[in-house]
Amino acid sequence: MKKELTLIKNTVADLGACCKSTIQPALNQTQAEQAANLFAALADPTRLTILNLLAKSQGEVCVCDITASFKLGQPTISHHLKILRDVGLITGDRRGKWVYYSLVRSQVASAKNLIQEVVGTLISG
Amino acid sequence: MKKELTLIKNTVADLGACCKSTIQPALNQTQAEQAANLFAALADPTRLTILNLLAKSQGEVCVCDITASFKLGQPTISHHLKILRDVGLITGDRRGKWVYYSLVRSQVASAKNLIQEVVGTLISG
DNA sequence: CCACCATATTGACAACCTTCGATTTGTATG
DNA sequence: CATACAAATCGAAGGTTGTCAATATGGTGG
Repeated sequence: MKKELTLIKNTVADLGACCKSTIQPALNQTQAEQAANLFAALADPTRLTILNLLAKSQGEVCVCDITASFKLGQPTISHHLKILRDVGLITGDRRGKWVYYSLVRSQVASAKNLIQEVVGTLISG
Repeated sequence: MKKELTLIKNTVADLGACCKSTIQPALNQTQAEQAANLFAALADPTRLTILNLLAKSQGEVCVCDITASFKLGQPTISHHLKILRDVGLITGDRRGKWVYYSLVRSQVASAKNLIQEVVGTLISG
Protein backbone atom coordinates (compact mmCIF):
# COMPACT_ATOMS: atom_id res chain seq x y z
CA MET A 1 0.00 0.00 0.00
CA LYS A 2 1.97 2.85 -1.30
CA LYS A 3 1.22 6.43 -0.60
CA GLU A 4 1.88 9.28 -2.94
CA LEU A 5 5.28 10.88 -2.70
CA THR A 6 5.29 14.16 -0.90
CA LEU A 7 8.92 15.04 -1.28
CA ILE A 8 9.74 17.08 -4.30
CA LYS A 9 13.11 16.04 -5.59
CA ASN A 10 15.50 18.85 -6.14
CA THR A 11 16.79 18.26 -9.62
CA VAL A 12 19.69 19.91 -11.36
CA ALA A 13 17.18 21.60 -13.60
CA ASP A 14 15.57 23.21 -10.61
CA LEU A 15 18.84 24.62 -9.42
CA GLY A 16 20.07 25.83 -12.76
CA ALA A 17 16.78 27.31 -13.76
CA CYS A 18 16.85 31.06 -13.85
CA CYS A 19 15.14 32.97 -11.18
CA LYS A 20 16.48 34.29 -7.99
CA SER A 21 14.74 34.26 -4.72
CA THR A 22 11.75 32.02 -4.57
CA ILE A 23 13.34 28.62 -4.66
CA GLN A 24 15.32 27.35 -1.73
CA PRO A 25 18.83 26.39 -2.63
CA ALA A 26 20.03 22.98 -1.64
CA LEU A 27 22.58 22.46 1.06
CA ASN A 28 25.24 20.02 0.01
CA GLN A 29 26.87 17.62 2.39
CA THR A 30 30.15 19.50 2.57
CA GLN A 31 28.39 22.75 3.40
CA ALA A 32 26.30 21.03 6.02
CA GLU A 33 29.36 19.54 7.66
CA GLN A 34 31.33 22.78 7.61
CA ALA A 35 28.42 24.71 9.02
CA ALA A 36 27.81 22.06 11.67
CA ASN A 37 31.45 22.31 12.74
CA LEU A 38 31.22 26.05 12.99
CA PHE A 39 27.96 25.89 14.91
CA ALA A 40 29.53 23.37 17.27
CA ALA A 41 32.36 25.79 17.99
CA LEU A 42 29.78 28.45 18.79
CA ALA A 43 27.55 26.13 20.81
CA ASP A 44 28.92 27.10 24.19
CA PRO A 45 28.10 30.23 26.16
CA THR A 46 31.65 30.58 27.46
CA ARG A 47 33.06 30.60 23.95
CA LEU A 48 30.45 33.06 22.72
CA THR A 49 31.30 35.33 25.62
CA ILE A 50 35.01 35.05 24.91
CA LEU A 51 34.39 36.02 21.30
CA ASN A 52 32.26 38.93 22.39
CA LEU A 53 34.94 39.99 24.83
CA LEU A 54 37.51 40.06 22.05
CA ALA A 55 35.15 41.92 19.75
CA LYS A 56 34.37 44.54 22.35
CA SER A 57 38.01 45.11 23.14
CA GLN A 58 38.76 46.08 19.55
CA GLY A 59 42.19 44.62 20.03
CA GLU A 60 44.10 42.10 22.02
CA VAL A 61 43.12 40.66 25.35
CA CYS A 62 45.45 38.91 27.73
CA VAL A 63 44.49 35.38 28.74
CA CYS A 64 44.74 36.47 32.34
CA ASP A 65 41.96 38.99 31.74
CA ILE A 66 39.83 36.44 29.94
CA THR A 67 40.30 33.97 32.75
CA ALA A 68 39.40 36.65 35.26
CA SER A 69 36.08 37.18 33.47
CA PHE A 70 34.80 33.72 34.27
CA LYS A 71 34.34 31.57 37.29
CA LEU A 72 35.93 28.68 35.44
CA GLY A 73 39.44 27.43 36.01
CA GLN A 74 42.39 28.47 33.90
CA PRO A 75 42.75 25.13 32.09
CA THR A 76 39.10 25.27 31.11
CA ILE A 77 39.49 28.69 29.55
CA SER A 78 42.62 27.49 27.80
CA HIS A 79 40.60 24.59 26.44
CA HIS A 80 37.92 26.89 25.03
CA LEU A 81 40.56 29.16 23.53
CA LYS A 82 42.04 26.17 21.78
CA ILE A 83 38.70 25.22 20.27
CA LEU A 84 38.23 28.75 18.95
CA ARG A 85 41.82 28.74 17.69
CA ASP A 86 41.25 25.41 15.93
CA VAL A 87 38.35 26.80 13.92
CA GLY A 88 40.48 29.83 13.12
CA LEU A 89 38.28 32.47 14.71
CA ILE A 90 40.94 33.71 17.10
CA THR A 91 44.68 33.81 17.33
CA GLY A 92 47.06 34.11 20.23
CA ASP A 93 50.22 36.15 20.39
CA ARG A 94 52.79 35.52 23.06
CA ARG A 95 54.45 38.64 24.39
CA GLY A 96 56.68 37.99 27.30
CA LYS A 97 54.99 35.94 29.94
CA TRP A 98 51.56 36.77 28.60
CA VAL A 99 49.53 35.61 25.64
CA TYR A 100 47.21 38.06 23.95
CA TYR A 101 44.27 36.82 21.95
CA SER A 102 42.38 38.61 19.23
CA LEU A 103 39.77 37.89 16.60
CA VAL A 104 40.94 36.88 13.15
CA ARG A 105 38.72 39.35 11.34
CA SER A 106 38.82 37.63 7.99
CA GLN A 107 37.87 34.32 9.51
CA VAL A 108 35.08 35.86 11.52
CA ALA A 109 33.80 37.43 8.33
CA SER A 110 33.94 34.09 6.54
CA ALA A 111 32.12 32.46 9.39
CA LYS A 112 29.48 35.15 9.24
CA ASN A 113 29.03 34.56 5.55
CA LEU A 114 28.75 30.82 5.95
CA ILE A 115 26.19 31.21 8.70
CA GLN A 116 24.16 33.71 6.72
CA GLU A 117 24.25 31.46 3.71
CA VAL A 118 23.15 28.39 5.62
CA VAL A 119 20.54 30.20 7.64
CA GLY A 120 19.39 31.77 4.40
CA THR A 121 18.57 28.35 3.01
CA LEU A 122 16.21 27.74 5.89
CA ILE A 123 13.61 30.29 5.04
CA SER A 124 12.96 32.69 2.23
CA GLY A 125 13.69 36.33 2.85
CA MET B 1 16.28 13.64 31.48
CA LYS B 2 17.53 16.59 29.59
CA LYS B 3 16.17 20.03 30.16
CA GLU B 4 13.96 21.55 27.50
CA LEU B 5 15.62 23.97 25.18
CA THR B 6 13.82 27.19 24.61
CA LEU B 7 14.17 29.83 21.99
CA ILE B 8 13.97 33.45 22.86
CA LYS B 9 10.55 34.77 22.10
CA ASN B 10 11.11 38.40 21.34
CA THR B 11 14.36 39.03 19.62
CA VAL B 12 12.63 41.17 17.07
CA ALA B 13 11.70 43.69 19.71
CA ASP B 14 15.30 43.90 20.82
CA LEU B 15 16.49 44.64 17.34
CA GLY B 16 13.85 47.28 16.83
CA ALA B 17 15.43 49.44 19.52
CA CYS B 18 16.86 52.24 17.46
CA CYS B 19 20.14 52.48 15.71
CA LYS B 20 22.39 50.12 13.89
CA SER B 21 25.35 50.27 16.16
CA THR B 22 28.93 50.39 15.12
CA ILE B 23 30.07 49.86 18.66
CA GLN B 24 30.25 46.35 20.00
CA PRO B 25 27.34 45.56 22.25
CA ALA B 26 27.83 43.25 25.17
CA LEU B 27 26.43 39.79 25.18
CA ASN B 28 24.68 38.99 28.42
CA GLN B 29 24.70 35.56 29.96
CA THR B 30 21.13 34.74 29.03
CA GLN B 31 21.71 35.65 25.42
CA ALA B 32 24.86 33.60 25.34
CA GLU B 33 23.07 30.58 26.74
CA GLN B 34 20.11 30.86 24.41
CA ALA B 35 22.35 31.31 21.43
CA ALA B 36 24.53 28.40 22.49
CA ASN B 37 21.44 26.20 22.75
CA LEU B 38 20.33 27.21 19.32
CA PHE B 39 23.79 26.67 17.84
CA ALA B 40 23.90 23.26 19.48
CA ALA B 41 20.66 22.32 17.76
CA LEU B 42 22.18 23.39 14.45
CA ALA B 43 25.53 21.72 15.10
CA ASP B 44 24.74 18.54 13.21
CA PRO B 45 24.81 18.06 9.45
CA THR B 46 21.82 15.75 9.51
CA ARG B 47 19.69 18.32 11.28
CA LEU B 48 20.83 21.12 8.98
CA THR B 49 19.94 18.95 6.02
CA ILE B 50 16.54 18.14 7.46
CA LEU B 51 15.86 21.84 7.94
CA ASN B 52 16.97 22.56 4.42
CA LEU B 53 14.75 19.76 3.15
CA LEU B 54 11.75 21.29 4.87
CA ALA B 55 12.63 24.75 3.59
CA LYS B 56 12.98 23.52 0.03
CA SER B 57 9.69 21.68 0.13
CA GLN B 58 7.81 24.87 0.91
CA GLY B 59 5.38 22.79 2.89
CA GLU B 60 5.06 19.55 4.75
CA VAL B 61 7.27 16.54 4.39
CA CYS B 62 6.43 13.05 5.54
CA VAL B 63 8.83 11.43 7.99
CA CYS B 64 9.08 8.49 5.64
CA ASP B 65 10.47 10.78 2.96
CA ILE B 66 12.90 12.38 5.38
CA THR B 67 14.07 8.98 6.50
CA ALA B 68 14.48 7.93 2.89
CA SER B 69 16.81 10.88 2.30
CA PHE B 70 19.44 9.58 4.69
CA LYS B 71 21.37 6.43 5.24
CA LEU B 72 20.54 6.60 8.92
CA GLY B 73 17.96 4.43 10.63
CA GLN B 74 14.42 5.53 11.36
CA PRO B 75 14.92 5.94 15.14
CA THR B 76 17.91 8.16 14.51
CA ILE B 77 15.95 10.46 12.25
CA SER B 78 13.16 10.49 14.80
CA HIS B 79 15.72 11.53 17.41
CA HIS B 80 16.95 14.44 15.30
CA LEU B 81 13.39 15.52 14.60
CA LYS B 82 12.74 15.59 18.33
CA ILE B 83 15.74 17.84 18.92
CA LEU B 84 14.53 20.26 16.27
CA ARG B 85 11.01 20.05 17.70
CA ASP B 86 12.31 20.81 21.18
CA VAL B 87 13.89 24.07 20.07
CA GLY B 88 10.68 24.90 18.25
CA LEU B 89 12.08 25.13 14.75
CA ILE B 90 9.81 22.44 13.34
CA THR B 91 6.48 20.90 14.08
CA GLY B 92 4.93 17.57 13.22
CA ASP B 93 1.37 16.92 12.20
CA ARG B 94 -0.07 13.42 12.28
CA ARG B 95 -2.40 12.65 9.44
CA GLY B 96 -3.46 9.05 9.41
CA LYS B 97 -0.54 6.72 9.66
CA TRP B 98 1.88 9.40 8.61
CA VAL B 99 3.44 12.40 10.32
CA TYR B 100 4.23 15.46 8.29
CA TYR B 101 6.86 17.90 9.44
CA SER B 102 7.23 21.54 8.52
CA LEU B 103 9.20 24.59 9.59
CA VAL B 104 7.69 26.87 12.18
CA ARG B 105 8.33 30.05 10.23
CA SER B 106 8.01 32.41 13.14
CA GLN B 107 10.48 30.41 15.19
CA VAL B 108 12.90 30.14 12.30
CA ALA B 109 12.67 33.90 11.94
CA SER B 110 13.34 34.38 15.66
CA ALA B 111 16.28 32.04 15.42
CA LYS B 112 17.61 33.99 12.47
CA ASN B 113 17.33 37.21 14.41
CA LEU B 114 19.05 35.78 17.44
CA ILE B 115 21.88 34.46 15.33
CA GLN B 116 22.27 37.71 13.47
CA GLU B 117 22.28 39.60 16.70
CA VAL B 118 24.88 37.39 18.31
CA VAL B 119 27.04 37.16 15.25
CA GLY B 120 26.69 40.90 14.94
CA THR B 121 28.37 41.34 18.30
CA LEU B 122 31.42 39.52 17.02
CA ILE B 123 32.61 42.01 14.48
CA SER B 124 31.69 45.45 13.30
CA GLY B 125 30.09 45.92 9.91
C1' DC C 1 70.76 28.63 37.93
C1' DC C 2 66.71 28.89 40.62
C1' DA C 3 62.31 30.54 41.95
C1' DC C 4 58.32 32.30 40.14
C1' DC C 5 54.50 33.57 37.16
C1' DA C 6 51.36 32.80 32.98
C1' DT C 7 49.61 29.34 29.69
C1' DA C 8 49.25 25.02 27.75
C1' DT C 9 48.80 20.19 28.09
C1' DT C 10 47.56 15.81 30.26
C1' DG C 11 44.60 12.59 32.51
C1' DA C 12 40.47 11.66 34.70
C1' DC C 13 35.52 11.76 35.20
C1' DA C 14 30.74 12.62 34.60
C1' DA C 15 27.47 14.18 31.40
C1' DC C 16 25.88 14.16 26.98
C1' DC C 17 25.44 12.86 21.92
C1' DT C 18 24.76 9.89 17.90
C1' DT C 19 23.59 5.74 16.49
C1' DC C 20 21.45 1.33 16.51
C1' DG C 21 18.18 -2.78 17.51
C1' DA C 22 14.13 -3.84 20.00
C1' DT C 23 9.86 -2.45 21.57
C1' DT C 24 5.77 0.43 21.97
C1' DT C 25 2.17 3.41 20.33
C1' DG C 26 -1.01 5.05 16.97
C1' DT C 27 -3.66 4.22 12.84
C1' DA C 28 -5.82 1.88 9.00
C1' DT C 29 -7.66 -2.21 7.01
C1' DG C 30 -8.64 -7.17 6.06
C1' DC D 1 -10.24 -8.66 16.35
C1' DA D 2 -5.83 -9.54 13.93
C1' DT D 3 -2.54 -7.92 11.12
C1' DA D 4 0.38 -4.56 9.10
C1' DC D 5 2.59 -0.35 8.76
C1' DA D 6 4.48 4.42 10.35
C1' DA D 7 6.61 6.80 13.84
C1' DA D 8 8.11 7.40 18.62
C1' DT D 9 10.39 5.72 22.54
C1' DC D 10 13.56 2.74 25.17
C1' DG D 11 18.05 0.85 26.35
C1' DA D 12 22.62 0.29 25.35
C1' DA D 13 27.30 0.96 23.00
C1' DG D 14 30.82 4.04 21.76
C1' DG D 15 32.45 8.59 20.97
C1' DT D 16 32.70 13.52 22.32
C1' DT D 17 32.49 17.43 25.53
C1' DG D 18 33.19 20.44 29.66
C1' DT D 19 35.41 20.63 33.74
C1' DC D 20 38.99 20.17 37.14
C1' DA D 21 43.57 18.94 39.50
C1' DA D 22 48.12 17.99 38.43
C1' DT D 23 51.89 18.71 35.60
C1' DA D 24 54.59 20.58 31.85
C1' DT D 25 56.28 24.48 29.14
C1' DG D 26 57.85 29.01 28.28
C1' DG D 27 59.38 33.28 29.87
C1' DT D 28 61.24 36.90 33.71
C1' DG D 29 64.00 38.33 37.10
C1' DG D 30 66.82 37.70 41.16
